[in-house]
Amino acid sequence: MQGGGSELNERKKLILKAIIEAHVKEGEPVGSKYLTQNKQIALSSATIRNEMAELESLGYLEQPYTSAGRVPSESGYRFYVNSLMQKYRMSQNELARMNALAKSRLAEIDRLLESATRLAAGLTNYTSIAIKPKQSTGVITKFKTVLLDKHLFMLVMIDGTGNIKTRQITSDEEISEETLSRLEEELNLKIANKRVDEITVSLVMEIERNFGAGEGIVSSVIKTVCETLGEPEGGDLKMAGVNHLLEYPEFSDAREFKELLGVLEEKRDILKLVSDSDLDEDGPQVLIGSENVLEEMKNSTMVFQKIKSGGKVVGAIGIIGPRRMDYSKVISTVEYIAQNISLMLNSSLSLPEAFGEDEN
Amino acid sequence: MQGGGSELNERKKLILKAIIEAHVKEGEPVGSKYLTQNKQIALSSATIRNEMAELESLGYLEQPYTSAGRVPSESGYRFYVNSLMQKYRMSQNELARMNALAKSRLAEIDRLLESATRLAAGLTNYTSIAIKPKQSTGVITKFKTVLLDKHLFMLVMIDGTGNIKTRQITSDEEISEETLSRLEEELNLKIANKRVDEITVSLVMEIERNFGAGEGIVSSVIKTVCETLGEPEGGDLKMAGVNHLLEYPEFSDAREFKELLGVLEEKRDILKLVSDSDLDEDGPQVLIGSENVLEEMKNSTMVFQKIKSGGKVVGAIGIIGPRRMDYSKVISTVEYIAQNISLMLNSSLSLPEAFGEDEN
DNA sequence: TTTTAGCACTCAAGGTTGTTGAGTGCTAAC
DNA sequence: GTTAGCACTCAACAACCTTGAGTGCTAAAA
Repeated sequence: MQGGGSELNERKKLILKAIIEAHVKEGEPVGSKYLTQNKQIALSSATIRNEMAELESLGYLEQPYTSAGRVPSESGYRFYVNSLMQKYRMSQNELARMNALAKSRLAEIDRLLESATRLAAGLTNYTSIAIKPKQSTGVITKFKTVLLDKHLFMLVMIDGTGNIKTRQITSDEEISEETLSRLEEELNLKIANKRVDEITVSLVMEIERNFGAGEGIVSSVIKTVCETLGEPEGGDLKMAGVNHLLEYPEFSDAREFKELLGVLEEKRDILKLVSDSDLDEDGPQVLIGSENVLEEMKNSTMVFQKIKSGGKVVGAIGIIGPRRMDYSKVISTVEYIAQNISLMLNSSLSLPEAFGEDEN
Repeated sequence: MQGGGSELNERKKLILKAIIEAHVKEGEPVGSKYLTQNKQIALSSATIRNEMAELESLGYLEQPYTSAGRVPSESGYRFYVNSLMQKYRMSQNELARMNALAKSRLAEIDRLLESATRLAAGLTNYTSIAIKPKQSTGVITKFKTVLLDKHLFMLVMIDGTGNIKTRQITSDEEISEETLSRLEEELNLKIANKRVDEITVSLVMEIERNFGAGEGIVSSVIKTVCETLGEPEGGDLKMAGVNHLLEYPEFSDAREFKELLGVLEEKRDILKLVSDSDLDEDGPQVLIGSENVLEEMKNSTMVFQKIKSGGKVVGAIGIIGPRRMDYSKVISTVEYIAQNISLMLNSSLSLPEAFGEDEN
């Protein structure tokens, strides 16, 4: 609400920071007396109370009810994240686990993201998501085919961003290597680099004419291509560590948890949330409580960072947890993992020796 | 634990059936008085009490505490499933939704299973899982390669059961079409149809020697192949509708739910559970409570059915819910979906015209 | 002017107690 | 074999009290 919080003097900042960190740790409203234990704050409880009252009127703290302790408000967390928080220092153990991911040398973004989610969930004890957005180019630049069986072949589609999709297609007629390579050629000639709305019926008919026999295959293939191009909200979302959330009392209310889980399963909304976010922002992004547009997430925080490869956003990795979250640790973890993945992707295309020369 | 329950007379069966159905519907222990409302049972509450007492001593019913109503025991449910239950009749609406799946014409088992899980979860209001077991042959019968980029190619592996796996492999050296097809040839010659323990170092060295330049690629490829062959518990598990479970009071205890969720996320145990089950059993299989070996599932029921294609088990689809479950509906749904998928898979290999000749 | 001690006040949490009502088992009559 | 009647049990609920952490305010100390 209010500006950057520069109106706060050092003492208020110290107290606010202490309150937030205590609350994150204990999970309960923190009172003035509790803070007097903090060696950094050499004040009586009464003085602290006065400061807390002011912090509350400034909107950084809230009181669940008269004469309970104080709890950080959304703006409190926001101010903390923006100005007060110190970077979390990874432990040796944590760094080791991260490096194991880097050494795995997974080239495929999907499998890489899957490993990354598990890692993120394991390290932070929150739920982690990995997102692969719909490829944005909207065209397929190259087709490849692989004959798998007399009646089955695989269509490999590569788009401008290097995204690769495979689909298997069956045919009731027998397919020969020769037919298939003619089909491949035809596709690369006529369909490659076309947007879905440029694939007209007459174009398809032309291919079918050129192709002669087996129009059945052509129409199956075209249908598959169009489906792939136009996949409604494309993208893919993987999750890990959903069960971690149940450790936090915030989610002990089954109804609320169910709603959040519903959103996570639905995938669509989360994908939108992430892809709507600031495209140019390179670092970790933090959506606290109602900063998430989704009603169901108003009591949760989402921290995520986009993963870029060759200048394009190819994915994102994030953490979802209660508003009361160990921001310092989570943000560092997400940032570190995302950066590493970006690095791996970029280097695996051109200079894979950047990683440990030995596996295992 | 006693035998098939043939010692029960008709009246006991009627009462047991009524109790189970009432309990499934209401979710609460059912008392003798409640049952007198049932027109089929024209008895006084006292008589019903006597019968209930006998059913309890036979092990089919349980009393949560003195003078609450009765609740079906595990054997009670088991007897119900084996002998009392009538088949659920699908509504028009439900049949329509099933048919939509059949019309989607998804050839790939993965995508088909994913759609099927969502459907099953939606129809039953429980959590649904789809399982693709580790391919059992343990060998790859055919390799294919597709060049995707100067430094990137795709390795397609087909195993005996028609299972197809793709992996992308990068190389720091440039790859030509020609090198790649030589690699493919070499793989099909030397590695195809070999078990993972038959791929010896000397064999690999031989390939590298034959292959001349670019040994880097060979070793990456072999590593990938071995990984694929030896994937610890292979298999894949998809879930849908996890949030449905939270609607049932059985899962309002967060701790217990967390454990179940943990098992579901772990995947490994569930895969084992299903693959350990009776291989020859073609119909739906029902594991009630502690019939599941997993401790975490002792309060849940799992209903699943294997999906066969060409005589082999290629997957399974199942439902997980509380022990108090609408068995009739769930079993029918699982059975129907599994049968349909089997049908689709078998027909799409040979006679795809079995399905509606028109899409949409 | 700032800080602190003291005090009255508030209110959630948790314990105790009593009431209610659904349900049972047993017995005696039908 | 079935039923009505009755005494008994026990979870669920509500009413009540106690406790204690925490507050705001005021007046005195620094």
